[in-house]
Formats: sequence, structure tokens, C-alpha cells
Amino acid sequence: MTTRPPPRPRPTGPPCSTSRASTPTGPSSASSSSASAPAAEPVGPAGPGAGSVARMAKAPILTPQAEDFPRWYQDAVAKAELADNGPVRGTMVIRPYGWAIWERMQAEVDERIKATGTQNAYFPVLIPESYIEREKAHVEGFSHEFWTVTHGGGKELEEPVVVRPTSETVFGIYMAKWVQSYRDLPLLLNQWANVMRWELRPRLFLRTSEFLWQEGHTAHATEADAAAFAARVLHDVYEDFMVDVLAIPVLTGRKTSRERFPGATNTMTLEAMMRDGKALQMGTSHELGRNFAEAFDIRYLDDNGDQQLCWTTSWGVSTRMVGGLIMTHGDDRGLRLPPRVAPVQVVVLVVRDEQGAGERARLIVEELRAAGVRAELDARVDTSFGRRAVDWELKGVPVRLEVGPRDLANMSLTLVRRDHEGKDTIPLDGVGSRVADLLDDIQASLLHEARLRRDGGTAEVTSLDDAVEAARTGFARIPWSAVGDEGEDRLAEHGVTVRCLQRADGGLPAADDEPDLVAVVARAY
RNA sequence: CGGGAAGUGGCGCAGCUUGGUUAGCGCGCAGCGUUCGGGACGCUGAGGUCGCGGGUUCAAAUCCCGCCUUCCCGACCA
Repeated sequence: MTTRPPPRPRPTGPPCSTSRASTPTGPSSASSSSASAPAAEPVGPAGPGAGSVARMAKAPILTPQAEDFPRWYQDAVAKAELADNGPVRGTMVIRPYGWAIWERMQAEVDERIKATGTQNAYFPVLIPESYIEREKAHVEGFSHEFWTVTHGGGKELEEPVVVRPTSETVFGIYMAKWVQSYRDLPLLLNQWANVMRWELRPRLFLRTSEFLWQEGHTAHATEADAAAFAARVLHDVYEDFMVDVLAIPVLTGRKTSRERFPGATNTMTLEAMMRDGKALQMGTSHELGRNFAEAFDIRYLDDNGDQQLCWTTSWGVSTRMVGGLIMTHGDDRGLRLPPRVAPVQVVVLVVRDEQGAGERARLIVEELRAAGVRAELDARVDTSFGRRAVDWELKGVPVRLEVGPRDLANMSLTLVRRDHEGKDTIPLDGVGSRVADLLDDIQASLLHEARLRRDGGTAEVTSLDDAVEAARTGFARIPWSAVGDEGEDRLAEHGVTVRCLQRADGGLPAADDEPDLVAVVARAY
């Protein structure tokens, strides 16, 4: 984490990348491997057991996090087969395993959204430019990120259309049409969609030009109702999902005015700490005041027969969460997925198909599935054991059960959990319930570990200098009164931003100018 | 968008400075055999419009121009 290990000669790829002047084969690689073997990252005095010694002798599968975190991230995404870059800059191909994770996320988030009474709908990807221009702050904030379509059917369009960067404007138009009376409120809508924003520096999942998300749009009769709903989504949908399912501890708070969504009167955020100490905004929920209601004439007749403007909100979480999941839990051996999002919770690996191990493994998979566990069989016995073990570790599958002749002779199984070192031997009987309990345990322990790391990486400070210093490796909490607008400028000079404002107890402020607020500052993705 | 680096079989690279018959290597992949409880080994084999488009030349992976893409650093963002 403290980045800046002495620049090692060439810790990775000794097998081939070392050669430059000499022959690229035998001799040089032999000498270089003997030279770099002792230098191989001291994976930790903690790394016990015989297995890790054997592992260290080989080139690491992924670039170690401590050596180059961004590189590690890319390696992890590639080796776990989550995604590839698309052919157009900033676009992303999500591979089946990555998509399976996203599907799990969608299912969990969607369920929580519906629990608020919100209904799903779908709005078009193309938006007339004139719509977007109706809300002044909104255009100003977004115009530099537009992808604009100027031609259709080979002819220039009379009015260019924008590929949606977000859909407040189209929702606004139709909300105005659908809302007539206070009896129509609140109007609670959501859509799952793709959006496009011009990006200067794309990174898979974290920042791509096209990304997938859910965007909720609601209209309310009163400001209080809108504010309450936006906060409800923040906590009951997003925070609950992130903590409970993703095992990612998040800080919730209010954005400063400069970090606010274009067109919003209040932006609330969920911020998580990645393993390199940087912050990632995992989701947002906005109060839009009457800004969009005015721009799109979203009005209703109240119970006195008077015309009133609505109060609207919008909120979203995106595929970026996949990146957050990787960077929160992943280690040098790959992903570590919390069981509740893991597409595969348990892999049952046939070591060798002898003594009926293959058949036994099939039965275990069936038993697990019957117990409600997402279990997968790995019977590729023509691939070496180590190879397969490494594959599943890269993919972050929480539990691996190994079934081989040796286990069957003892009527037992070998169990390996991904969240920490070591193997256990468990009896063959009662695998289903035992594993189900274990998954809960792993879920809890990943959350616990992430919490400890976040709390340990957060410093309480009182000066901007100390905040900048602390932000080199983690978060800093500093009285908002010690920062202010000029303070934000100073922090920005060091690549540090105010991630959110909180009350001293971590609660959500009702306004920016509440006394005694605390600013959480950090470097961010 | 500014600064830096780089695009050569799926991946990682060499070759380019001093253009010249069949463009190499490691990993991966396929077949066979030996193996098998932590990325196995041997043999055989498949796979390349050298990012794209122009130009120079008898001849271009190699030289020149333009574009695209990726990575790192900054400013913008979920």
C-alpha cells in the first residue's frame, strides 16, 4: 500500500521478458530466474506451509498488488475472464463470468428497488439535443461528455440526437405528461440501461464510455417527501446491498457543491476504500429540487385545486461496482468473491477419477444444489490439478471441495476456503448444511476484514497538510470548517478531493452548512 | 485533451538502428504417450494481412506521413 518499493530489477516475467541483448532462450532465463527467485516478493512471513514455497518459486500469476496496483487490477480482470476492451475506445466487452457477477448484482439491487414501490420501465437511448438543453446546469455539466448522433439513414438529421449520458430529461418530459394530480404522486420509476459518456481515460468497469446501470427517477409532491425518498434509496437499497451482499463497507454522505450532480440540489454518495487506499464512488442519490420540474413543467393539481411544481430525485449504481468488488476484496491470487454475489459459490473438483471420485463429486454437487448452494462440478481430470485450483482461485470462488481417492478412502473431503490460507478435512456426511453455514461465515469475514482495513486506513486530522499526507495511503477525516471552498482547491492541487461530508457520528447531514460537519477526503478513482 | 511509452500468431516478447530469400522465442492451443493431492513432462503439430491507411524503394515488420488502439502521469467524470 505504501507504494514505492525499491524499484526491483524485474520481478515479474523472468522466463522471457528478461532478455534484451542476448539470446532469448535457455541460458539467460536460467541465470535470471536464479537471480530473481530470492528477490521474489516476500509474499509475507505470514505465508506458511509448503504450498506457498512452491508457489513462490514460480512467476506470480498476477502482478502483486504492492508492486503495481493498477496493473494487478488489469491482470485480475483478464485472468478471471471478466471483460475485454471493446473495439471502440472506452467500450467494454463483458465476458460470461463478469456478466454473471453483474446479473447477481442486478437481481439483488432490483429486488430492493422494487421493495420501495418503484416500477421498472424503459426509455430510449437517443435523446433530442434540445431536451438536454432545457436544464441549464445539466447541459453545462454534461456537454463535454456527449456522444452525438448527427446522421441517420445516410442523411444529416435536422436535429442532432444525444446518446443518453443519463435520462433526467426524457423522464422529465414523460413525467410531465403522466402526472396530473397529487393522486398520481409519488411517481416512482426506474430503468436498467446503458449510457454513454465521453471518457478521456477509460478503465474496465471503473470508467468506460459505455456502461450499464440502473437509473431511478421519481417525482414527489413535497420537498420533504423527495428528500426522504432519496435518502431511503441511499440506505435501504444501496447501502444495504453493498454491505450485505458485496461485503463492502461504505461511507454515506453528502457531496460538496463542486462535486454535485449537474442540476441537483443535493447529491448523496456511497464511498468505499479500495485496497490501495483510494476511494471509489459506488453509487449516488440526488435530490433535484424543482430544477427539472421547472424545465419540463412537471406539475400537479393539489387537493386545493392549485397548480404545484413537483420535486424530483434520481439515483443510480453501475457496472463500476464490479470494479469496486474486485479492488475491495481481491488479493495477489485473484478475486475473492463474497458468497452472496458469487455466481459459483462452491466448486467441487475431482482430483482424479478413481475409486468413484467422479460420481461422488456429482452427487455432492447435487446435494449442495438441493441445499440452495450455487455449486459447480469441475471434472476436467485431463487438466492438471494445480492448474484448475489456480483457475478457480483467480475467479474468486469462495469454497473449493476436492474429491479424490484419498478422501474417499476416509469418507471425507478436502475443503479450501478462498478467504484465507489452509485446507481442512471434513466428513462426507452433511456437506450441504456444513457448506451453507461456511458460506455465511466467509461472507461475514470478508466484510469484517474490509472494515478493519478501511478503519485502519482512516486518519483523524485537523489540518489540510495532515489530510494530504493521510490521503497518500488512505482516508482522512477533517473538520469541514477547516477545509471550505479554498481548502478544496488546496487539496485538489495534491490530487485529493472531499469525498463526502458527514456528521461527526457518520450520519447524513441535512445541509452543507450544518455546524460541526466532518469532511472525508481521499484520492479517488 | 496535454506529457511519456508501446502496438509483431490467443498472451508476453525478440527482430527494426545499418530495408534483402522460409519473421523467431516462451507461454497457451491440438494429437499421442508418461503423469496426476498446488500453475506437470516428452514428442509431434496448428496458428502471423508484422494495428490501419498512404508514401519512398527493384524490395518495407524495418524508413517517412496520417489515423486508430492500449498503458503510465495530469486536468473531467458513475
